[in-house]
Amino acid sequence: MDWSIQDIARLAGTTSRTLRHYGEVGLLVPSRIGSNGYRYYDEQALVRLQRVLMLRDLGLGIPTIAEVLAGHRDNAEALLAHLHWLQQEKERLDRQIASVETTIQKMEGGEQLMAEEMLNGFDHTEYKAEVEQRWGTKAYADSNSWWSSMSKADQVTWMHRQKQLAADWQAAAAAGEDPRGTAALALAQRQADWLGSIPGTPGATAGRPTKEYFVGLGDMYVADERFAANYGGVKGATFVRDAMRAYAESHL
Amino acid sequence: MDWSIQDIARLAGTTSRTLRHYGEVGLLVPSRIGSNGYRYYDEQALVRLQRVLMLRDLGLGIPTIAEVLAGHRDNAEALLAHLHWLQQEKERLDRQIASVETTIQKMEGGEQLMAEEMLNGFDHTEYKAEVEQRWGTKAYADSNSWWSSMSKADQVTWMHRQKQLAADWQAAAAAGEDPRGTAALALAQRQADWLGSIPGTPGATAGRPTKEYFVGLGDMYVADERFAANYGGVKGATFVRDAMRAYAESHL
DNA sequence: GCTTGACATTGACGTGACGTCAACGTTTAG
DNA sequence: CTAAACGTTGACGTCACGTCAATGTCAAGC
Repeated sequence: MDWSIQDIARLAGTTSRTLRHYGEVGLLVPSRIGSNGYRYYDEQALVRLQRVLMLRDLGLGIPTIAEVLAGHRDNAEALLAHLHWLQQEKERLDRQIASVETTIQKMEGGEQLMAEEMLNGFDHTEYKAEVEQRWGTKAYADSNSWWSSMSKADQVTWMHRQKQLAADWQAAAAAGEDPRGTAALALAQRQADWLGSIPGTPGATAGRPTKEYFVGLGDMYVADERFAANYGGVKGATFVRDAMRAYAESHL
Repeated sequence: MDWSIQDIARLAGTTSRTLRHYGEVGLLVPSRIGSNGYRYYDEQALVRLQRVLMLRDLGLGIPTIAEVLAGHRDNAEALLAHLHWLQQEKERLDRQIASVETTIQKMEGGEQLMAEEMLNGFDHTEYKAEVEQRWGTKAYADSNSWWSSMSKADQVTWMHRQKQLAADWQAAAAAGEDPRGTAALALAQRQADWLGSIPGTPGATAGRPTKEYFVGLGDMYVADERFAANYGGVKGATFVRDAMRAYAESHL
């Protein structure tokens, strides 16, 4: 008693293509092949097929199914291993779902600009890559975790201080102040205080940035237009850099 | 200011292969290509790459990422659709986990064994390989063909006898019986009768197993946790072994 | 015997996002 | 000058089939 490929496919609730595939990979070969090349399957094959489909529904892959059916592997063991993998996958999904949800929330809150452009990317925390390249991964991580751990309100307050400082810099530059004058020096002092309060800043443990870091930062403000933009373009940034350098020479 | 392919790869935390792939599919083309064919990327490309990786981490596919970045698709909409898909996947996983868990439970509880594993492989017929290795291919073949030739109803009846015997063993062990006591001896007698009625068992022609086989079987019950499980774990199996050994000494 | 429709075959491509050689040219540091 | 490091293109592999394409076979009705 045997059936054609379509017959068992329907009997077992699968497709003929799947059966051919199982034949190819040796998971379930036809019990007989006609002279015309047709595949025929008997009841043994049907039973095996049903087991295969059961295991497949449990999510096992073809190699695992083959092992289990061959008895080379304990059923319970295989299923436990598979269960473990399933649970890990679920955890991964949970994390991803959480990520996507918070991302959507941020966007819907209308604070997208706030959150994305301003809060999460200002000044030296804006460009993870550069910061890491210049001062190492740890510096970025420290600074980033510090920032992330702040409340939104604190972040906004902080942003205001930074914006105010940048505005004062611009004003001083526009007024034609002397980068080595007392006004500029005061601004540089504020800048140093500001930086020194950020964990991750080289020298932050001492409350103020290291001389090298401070000078290098000033150079970067000029060299990189994205940073320069914060201080009114290259011209403003140049003023800031010079002032910072002067301050560093005398106070760091 | 531009970087080589390895540079941005490291900066952004990905691989050069991925960047080439993004170039191929048009998701992120190099900002410049040298006369030597080298790919170079500038800051714009870096920013775009960082966005791509962000969206990728959220689980979006390349086509979706491309659409979002091209602005042809609303970010929130895309993320919501993706979220929906993620949740469906999670549900699917949950169902599969539940399936696998119940399957394992059934197997452990011995219920499913009735339908699938028990009828086709219980006790010493369950592990073809071991049986063949220990007592020869013929022993297995005999026992197996005998089992296969039984009607399903007879198999079920047989299974009940075996299950009952196993349960009685467990009860006796749990009750703290003496493995050399009369109760244990009676159980061992039933066990011997049971084995003796199975063709293929060494000594079966005499209606009872050989002493060596009987003792060896008891040892195996303890040594192999898969068999021990039939008698309530190693502790129960140890009781069974001791009782079988005592019986073998005096009656075989 | 012929047509028709259902069913069969093998072969090959597509899927998703890259990993991983292979074979070979280019840049850079010592 | 050489070796190491880095670059290129091209192509195959992944996983379990779905989906054509081109073609042969069977059963039934005329």
